[in-house]
Amino acid sequence: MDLDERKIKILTAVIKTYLETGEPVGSRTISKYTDLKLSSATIRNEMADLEEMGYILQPHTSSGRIPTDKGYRFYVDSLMETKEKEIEDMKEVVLEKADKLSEVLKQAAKLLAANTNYAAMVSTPEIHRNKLKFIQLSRVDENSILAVIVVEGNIIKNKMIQTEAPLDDDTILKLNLLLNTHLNGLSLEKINLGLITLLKEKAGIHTDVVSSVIDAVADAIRADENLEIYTSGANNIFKYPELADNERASDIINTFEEKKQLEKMVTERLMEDSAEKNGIQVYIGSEAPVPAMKDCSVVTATYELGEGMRGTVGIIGPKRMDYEKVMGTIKKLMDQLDMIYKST
Amino acid sequence: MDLDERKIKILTAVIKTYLETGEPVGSRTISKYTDLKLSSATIRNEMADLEEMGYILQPHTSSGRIPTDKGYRFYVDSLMETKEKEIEDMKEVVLEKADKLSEVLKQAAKLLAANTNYAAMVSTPEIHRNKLKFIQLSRVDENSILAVIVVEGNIIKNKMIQTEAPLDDDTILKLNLLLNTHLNGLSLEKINLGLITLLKEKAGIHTDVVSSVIDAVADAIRADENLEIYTSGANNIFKYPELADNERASDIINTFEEKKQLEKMVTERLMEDSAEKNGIQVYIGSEAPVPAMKDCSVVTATYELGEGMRGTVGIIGPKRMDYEKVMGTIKKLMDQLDMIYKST
DNA sequence: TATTAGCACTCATACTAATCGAGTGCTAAT
DNA sequence: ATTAGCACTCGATTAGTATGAGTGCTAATA
Repeated sequence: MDLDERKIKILTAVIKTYLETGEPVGSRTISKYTDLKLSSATIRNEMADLEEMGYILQPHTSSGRIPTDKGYRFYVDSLMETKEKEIEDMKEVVLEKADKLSEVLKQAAKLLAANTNYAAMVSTPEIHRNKLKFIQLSRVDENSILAVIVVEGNIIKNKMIQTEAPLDDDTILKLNLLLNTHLNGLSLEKINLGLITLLKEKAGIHTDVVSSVIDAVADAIRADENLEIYTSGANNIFKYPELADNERASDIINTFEEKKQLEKMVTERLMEDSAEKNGIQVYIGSEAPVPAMKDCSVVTATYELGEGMRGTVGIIGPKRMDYEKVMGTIKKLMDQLDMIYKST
Repeated sequence: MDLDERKIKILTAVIKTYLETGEPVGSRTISKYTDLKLSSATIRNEMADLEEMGYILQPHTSSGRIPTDKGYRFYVDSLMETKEKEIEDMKEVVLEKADKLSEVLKQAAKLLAANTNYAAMVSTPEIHRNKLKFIQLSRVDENSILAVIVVEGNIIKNKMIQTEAPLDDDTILKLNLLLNTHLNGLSLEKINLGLITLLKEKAGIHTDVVSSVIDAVADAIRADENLEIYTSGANNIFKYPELADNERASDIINTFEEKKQLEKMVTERLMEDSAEKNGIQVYIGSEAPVPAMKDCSVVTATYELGEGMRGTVGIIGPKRMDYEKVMGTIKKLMDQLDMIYKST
């Protein structure tokens, strides 16, 4: 049995009406509201076939059909192929420029949630080609010096270092020079044990300071340590009865709050060859790497702020989410993020 | 009618059993499970009185009684007077020391939630006596310089400043000197318009840089800008049926995610003369300044990390939360936070 | 041969009525 | 002042009965 033209038409009709209503859809509905001039009986036969093929199912004998994950998958894939429709109703204001990136991203999450009525997440960008740009030590008070570390992409990291005895200005100057001449422009891989020992040697009695600084550098460059995920609209899930029962809701909320799980989605996403259409990826139900999302669909996309700074945005909603709208909205947001970046 | 000894005994008995069971409690239960040797009929009469006085109520005619907000309030207040009981079952490990304060606080929230089975929040400390300690400008690349600002309590703020033309080392040195000599040790109030104009004048052609720096300083010192609230265990509310219906849960979750509302609780808390017993404050139902919490109780406490750095921790749960345990747990956490601070 | 009308069947949902029982308020006895 | 006793209330549970949307199958039809 194959998926001929007519079956496809019926399948998409089933899915589309289900997306709208959230109720199982019956043969009569399809026969009435499609351009196919077929009686409900014929539709019924076709639907039986579609069920056998695994695209739709009946919640119970003698009810209408709802899409299976396979059905959704088919729908989404065919959606990807059609040229993108424009989404007009996204509020136009959108992202105000804020001087802190984190503010922009928080706002982006809020915006996505508000526009789609689903839950949204936005991860901070992961720095890829992260070379050390600049180190500076300065004395703040008697026994503490401040290390400021800047890596490519202007990510800044501060670390307070306590010293046994106060360091005089001259020593600090020397250490600054030492660190900068040896470390600037290096990526994490290049800073190996040999180099570290060399530095420590050269630092003489101040090896402890040097190793503290190097710790901080490692910290700054290691991307996963700095990964933050901003979320918004978690409570939107209550708008969808199929997610709003206690157990499911609790799981989802928990995942949202704990972030650790969300990170999985984000990082898995970044691993792939993101040669996907538009860089948009859809996980339906258990396709997602997070078990708590088994009754949801997750749409993610990777944004890029240049210089290899890539992060992820995502929408989490019920399987019967409005995929077209979500994809459109995400695409719009991407443009906005692009703009923000370029105007800096 | 006054609240005599016996009424008090009955009232606390009602409340205690209700806290345990979550079900309306009837006269027979009380007569059986208290040391009062009274028949259910007598208890009934007393309960009628207590209802009239507003301490308890019946969800419907001919059901047991549950405490009103006034009842809870009475219970909590009398609890405050009794000497604090030790809570033993708080897991002993508790806070590991982390080098970032934010990590410690996140952990604290998680711990509170895990130990109490309620939702928890922890705010970052607000700096009170916040004087400027140290400013440093350094060139990072051609057209950008980095301003690092340290205020008392070692709060660090970074700001990238774009310059029209590259600044040479000498100018940066001069600006550094200028800013430090004029601003160090000053609190926000002292940095007035006169001083700012003076600085700008002295900066000559580099007024724009100076004003950027001053903006950043203002940012760093203004406490509310830096206020963060970490939450944990929001999904715990699903464990209490009276909070777990869609509407309520949605509201609470939303409040938790949006943070803006939580800030209200936190800041209101800090305003008061915190001469409360143990610095612990209990909001029952609509006593809380946040409408979404009207079916919850909120227990907050202010912690202090020395040097006037004060933040708030809070527990949010159903009105019938185990107040004793919660207060004990919070107190234990306070001790931990204290320790952490002192061992730094 | 593909389509459709017709019909018996299924099953979630809604509604009704009956029953149960925990708990009350009140009265009269102790 | 306390208590035993009793009629009463009202949510919760259960069972029984419709309702109706929707199905699968068969036989008639184009």
